[in-house]
Amino acid sequence: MKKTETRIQKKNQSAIKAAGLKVFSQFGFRGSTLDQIATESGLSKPNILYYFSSKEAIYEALLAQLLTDWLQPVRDIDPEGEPVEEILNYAIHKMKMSRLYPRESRLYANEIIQGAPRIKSVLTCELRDVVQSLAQLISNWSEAGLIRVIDPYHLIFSIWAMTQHYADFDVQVQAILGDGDHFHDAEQYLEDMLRRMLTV
Amino acid sequence: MKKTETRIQKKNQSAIKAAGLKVFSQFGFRGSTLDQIATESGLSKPNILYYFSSKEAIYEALLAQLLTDWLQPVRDIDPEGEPVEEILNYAIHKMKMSRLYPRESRLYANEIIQGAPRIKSVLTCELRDVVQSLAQLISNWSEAGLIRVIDPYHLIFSIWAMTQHYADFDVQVQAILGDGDHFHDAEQYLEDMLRRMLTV
DNA sequence: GTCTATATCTGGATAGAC
DNA sequence: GTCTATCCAGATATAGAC
Repeated sequence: MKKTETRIQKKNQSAIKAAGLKVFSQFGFRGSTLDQIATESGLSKPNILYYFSSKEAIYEALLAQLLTDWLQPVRDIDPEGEPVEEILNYAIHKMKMSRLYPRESRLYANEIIQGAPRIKSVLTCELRDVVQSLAQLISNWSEAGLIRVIDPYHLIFSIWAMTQHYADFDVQVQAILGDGDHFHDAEQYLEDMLRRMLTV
Repeated sequence: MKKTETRIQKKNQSAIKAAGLKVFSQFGFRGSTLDQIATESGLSKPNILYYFSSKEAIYEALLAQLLTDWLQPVRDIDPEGEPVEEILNYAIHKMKMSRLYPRESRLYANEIIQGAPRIKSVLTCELRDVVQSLAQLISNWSEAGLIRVIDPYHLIFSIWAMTQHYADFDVQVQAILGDGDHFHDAEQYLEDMLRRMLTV
């Protein structure tokens, strides 16, 4: 029986996190309520607090998961690979994540816009280190003449800004372009842009 | 005496809007409280509700003002001007607005991320029309051979994404680059990028 | 493990004195 | 015009039955 109980636990925890993601990504931490998460997950409010000690615990579990998934693709960039293709692959991967996981993107955006009160330490440690490594790699590629000389940090920011824009500002994009999937065109544009910026 | 009262009114309304901007831009509509706005503005809670009928009224006054300021620079683009310079001027102007009014940018970002419940109609009307006009203008420039052939919508989105990124994701930028004003470098990068994308 | 009921607190808005 | 006091809805979290 223990196995069955564990399966229920996993299932409910997943349901709570899925519901939390949906609600938090739309309203931010303070704007979200346990009632919403309860309704969304199909569980009762006390039952949610049986699995997570508090509203904040759900939120932080989501953020922790998010940051891991967020940083891995940056770490996966191969220093030995072909520079333009490595950067392009990363950018395209990031764009696909925006299409597939727009709520994760919005959850993160909400947290950052509000001053990142819960993950500021992660930003100034892990994120900073990972990005500095990547920036160094890009600089090396520049110096070796493999890509054009370019500010690596603002290059990275431009990739983030453009990819996340289509997830975070989705309603605005749809208001202008009409309903539908505009990620394909966005990806084309981004690829074109990066090739122009990177090729010598 | 009436004149003095009016001056007090203006002063208090301004104080409330300034405080509201500060609070709403950080916590979003639902995450903000009248108490915070009261503390921030130095007025009492009932006194705030003497000047604005509700919390929502403050928020909407801010958004309305914002959208006006937001769209004007797009309208100011001169169809008769030199295309590359016109687009560049717009982009640089937008970047300067991000530096000077980051809270306005974050207020808007919060609203859009949360699905734009209060301004969706404006997005699908005014914003849409203004952007379509600009896109048409850019297409004409492309066809006339004055700039490179480019997707006008995604060009516009890329300008928005990059300029607003430095306001909305300020804490992240500072976590990576360290404290300081990084708008100058960002502007340089953006200008370089646009010249590469636009020149034939 | 899951529910009903509830304690406790906070927030938006109002009443009424000054 | 501005304040104190207060109402009432809604929110987190807990108690305790099942």
